Amino acid sequence: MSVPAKVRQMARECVAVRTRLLNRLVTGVCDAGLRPYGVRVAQVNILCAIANSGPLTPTDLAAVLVLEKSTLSRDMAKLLEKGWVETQPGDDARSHRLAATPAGVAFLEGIHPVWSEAQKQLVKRLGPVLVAAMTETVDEIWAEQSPGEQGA
Amino acid sequence: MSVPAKVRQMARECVAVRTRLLNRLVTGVCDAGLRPYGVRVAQVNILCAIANSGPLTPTDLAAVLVLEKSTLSRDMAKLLEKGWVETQPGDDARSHRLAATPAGVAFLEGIHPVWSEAQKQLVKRLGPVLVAAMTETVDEIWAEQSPGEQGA
DNA sequence: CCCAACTAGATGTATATACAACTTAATGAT
DNA sequence: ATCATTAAGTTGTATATACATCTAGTTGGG
Repeated sequence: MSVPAKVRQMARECVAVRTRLLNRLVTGVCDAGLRPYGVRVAQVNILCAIANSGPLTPTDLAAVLVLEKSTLSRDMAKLLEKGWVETQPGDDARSHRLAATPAGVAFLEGIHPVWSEAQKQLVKRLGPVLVAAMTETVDEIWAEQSPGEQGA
Repeated sequence: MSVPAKVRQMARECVAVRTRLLNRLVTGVCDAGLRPYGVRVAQVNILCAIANSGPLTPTDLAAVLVLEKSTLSRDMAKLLEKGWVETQPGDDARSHRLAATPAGVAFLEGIHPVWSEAQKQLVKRLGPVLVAAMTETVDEIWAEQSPGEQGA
């Protein structure tokens, strides 16, 4: 009560604080499940996107994931090092394409049970309404980018 | 089509990739609006939580925001340095309480127009259904923690 | 043909985040 | 009272993230 009404409103209604809190919660649940595999959900998401949408350029992948190309550049270094992704020559000497290797695909298949368990926990924790709404909104974002080029 | 069904499912249904994508989107929109003020949404969220729920201990604040205490420890250093938060002695010699200073509250009031504009953009971008679902889910999380102790 | 403008990726720097380990203080069992 | 255990914060280390800048390659105007 001691704070101004505007500040109270910022606390009560802020979309960002909620989105960011949920992000920490979800990332934490996934990373905990993945810990035995020595990988985090950020990398798994990227690998999964490449496996399903690749081969594609880093720029296109960054657009799909709404990620900075510079961020992706460093994440890719780790996936390349692990042998889960390989680069192919691009149309252009500046560019290249990213593709999941058989080892990368096998890794994803291997963690499917862990992924599945995490999904279950998350739907329970977040509620099906929220999960459905997120799916719809993100699908719209992907549809806007270029119809038919779904990502992760 | 060339990837196994399990890997396709992981791409199509994953809650984490969506949550994390939305987090990047929302954080980016807010940080862009806050750039002239030399602060990011992470710090604003913390300050706002302290202004509304404080004085409270770092441990309690971390619980409200679903944040690691170690993360908070470093974020607090910046808020203390800016003079937006002050520490008060705690019940215990190990602990202390965080409270927003008048300057901190004034800063929050000052950015209200920018916050408000960002909210408008975000509701438009995410859709009212998703925003409502996030609000409901996070309110439930806060209610579970300790009835009456709402946070950010 | 040549150079300006642009594009793709990589690198410099800073913040946000978390886990593990550490320090200091409190508590409890005997 | 003493010491093991627990609790609160901080610090070490690593990843994720973004903006600004840099390098290299491409392209278009003249």
